[in-house]
Amino acid sequence: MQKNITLKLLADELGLSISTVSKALKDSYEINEKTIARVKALAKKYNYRPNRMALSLKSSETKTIGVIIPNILNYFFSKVLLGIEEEANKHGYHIIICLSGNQYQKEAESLQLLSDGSVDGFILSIAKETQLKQQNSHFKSIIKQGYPIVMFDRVSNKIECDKVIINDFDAAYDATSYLLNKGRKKIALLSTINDLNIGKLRRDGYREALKDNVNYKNKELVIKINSKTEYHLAITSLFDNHKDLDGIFATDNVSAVTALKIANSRGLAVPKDIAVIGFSDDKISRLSFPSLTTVSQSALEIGKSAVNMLIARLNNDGKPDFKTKVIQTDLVVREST
Amino acid sequence: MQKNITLKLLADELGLSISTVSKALKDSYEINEKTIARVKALAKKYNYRPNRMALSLKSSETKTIGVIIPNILNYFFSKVLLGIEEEANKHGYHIIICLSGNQYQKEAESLQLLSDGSVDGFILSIAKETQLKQQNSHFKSIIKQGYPIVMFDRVSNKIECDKVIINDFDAAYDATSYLLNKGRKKIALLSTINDLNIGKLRRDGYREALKDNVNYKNKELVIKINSKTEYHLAITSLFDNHKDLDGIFATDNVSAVTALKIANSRGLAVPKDIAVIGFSDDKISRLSFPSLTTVSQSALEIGKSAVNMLIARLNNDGKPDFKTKVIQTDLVVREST
DNA sequence: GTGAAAGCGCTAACAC
DNA sequence: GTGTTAGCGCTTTCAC
Repeated sequence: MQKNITLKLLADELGLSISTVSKALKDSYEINEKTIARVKALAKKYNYRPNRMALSLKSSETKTIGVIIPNILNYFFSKVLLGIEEEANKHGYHIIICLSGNQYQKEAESLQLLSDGSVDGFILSIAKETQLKQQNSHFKSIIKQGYPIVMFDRVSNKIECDKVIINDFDAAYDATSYLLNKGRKKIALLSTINDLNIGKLRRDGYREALKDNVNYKNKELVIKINSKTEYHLAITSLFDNHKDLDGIFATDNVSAVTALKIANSRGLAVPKDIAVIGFSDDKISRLSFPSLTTVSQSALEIGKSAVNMLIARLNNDGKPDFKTKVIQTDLVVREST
Repeated sequence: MQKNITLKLLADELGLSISTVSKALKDSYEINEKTIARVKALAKKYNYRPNRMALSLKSSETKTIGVIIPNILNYFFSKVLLGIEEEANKHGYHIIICLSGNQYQKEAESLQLLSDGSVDGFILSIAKETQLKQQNSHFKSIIKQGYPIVMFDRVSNKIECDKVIINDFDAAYDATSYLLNKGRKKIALLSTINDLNIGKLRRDGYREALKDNVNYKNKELVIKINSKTEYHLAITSLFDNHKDLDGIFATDNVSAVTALKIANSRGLAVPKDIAVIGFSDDKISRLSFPSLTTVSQSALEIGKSAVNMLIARLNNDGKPDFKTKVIQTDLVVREST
């Protein structure tokens, strides 16, 4: 029932001073080998490990990373988190996690709460509301306090910090081109993140691909979906209004799969009558009927890169040579195209 | 660029002593009101907040909960985590998260690492490998060190601690009975967690329901699926070998949705020809074609309950009146039944 | 009404 | 080769 084995306890039992014990545990050259052996034996017996709070206080290093993500129920963010956790552990860091719920308020609070010496730095993806409101003073304030930030996926170009992103424009361009090369004549874009920077980039990629294809005669067809309740309705009316629709590119997977469902229930053959491409890593893409072709984001790698950039920054400190790392995406072709 | 605003800094600037400043910030009755006002004004100006490590060291309370979950890509665990995070924040706690990856080794390491004064206690769900190997010394050791543990979902009856579980047996019994009451004549159980305690309970519930139904003539039909690669193969041969199969109850959702896919591709009508019920909260259940009837686990509530039990234990300390809270499940009926 | 001092557990410079 | 001491930032008891 011993909670705290301290150096003092060991020292008392061994009849040594605290500092001798401390040095012995570190194999200091100053200490007699026999003493070292005695100390280590007792430490092992009691499973002694130095109190982390004392260590942190002393060194002003917490070896802890604060991670703030918008939504843990989103598979992409879960997978980035997995990457972060693995890489952080590998380097001896813990992670404290906060969920912003896509709300500015919670995001700002989390930053505020953790900037009391709880963490060495932050890895985060910006909340939707924060991007809509173009808020960024809370980020600037944290950075000014000396906490490094690495942003991933949903980043802001108004903030000077390290970033990890994917090539959203290129990914959308390539996905759309893939449909075009398959001879699709009328391709709609389902955009559920139209207000986010990454949503804009994906939309622009779609547009550019259409423009660059000389054989494509139809106009762009962008369906903006803002609320979860709208998915079914919006896509249903898309199908109703465009009987000649033969391709869909979605900026997320939920709307893509919803499109599949609606196609199925209308007796449309996928991909013969209509081809569908989604966006993001997801379990759904393999389980949908038919399985969904998607743009894969390499979420694990995003997480790992973010950790490595943060740790590099922590060890480097000072020079503000902020970098933006671009992770390549892949088009994973499955049955829906 | 100031990282550390300390009491000392404030004291120096105000020409007061550290202890006076400390007391003033706490509205101590000992301190003159004007002094309090002056101190608070400066503290606010500098956005002073007490260093958490110093606080923790002093009070030996970290206000941090260690959370160890088997797999963050599992929607159920993500949702429990969401519940934990919300409730913990509400009570002023942070959460440090470790992912065991269902491996004993990583689970034990995480416990070991965090039991150096990093957290006040643990919330965890046991790794699959740990349950298979019947390991529990690492839990006992942590508890002996004075760290309270709350286990949820995948718990062990060999460990004395607080627990939050669902009524797995009843849930499976009810789901199976639902199929029976719909007149299903041949119902298979898809079990992907056959070796876990909860898997056994769900299997027993299925068995008991069949036994209790006098009209049911067929034998039980339990398909054990151990590896992710087997899902498709195992379910395909189930369909091949039992042409009269008209009901499926799965202990998870991935196998249930895979069954739906296979039914779809064989031109079987769901639920007319075959009805399917899955298990667990999941995004998939709404997006599958057709949408999947499932046993919902109230993951959020599990998370919240776990936090509240842990905090109660931390404030109570001592008396070992360990409780097991059972969260009720619901059968959420969708299109697949 | 304010300040000095001890101590939480640890490290490290500096005695001896 | 071992011990003393100061100090990380804070709270709190005890003096003045």
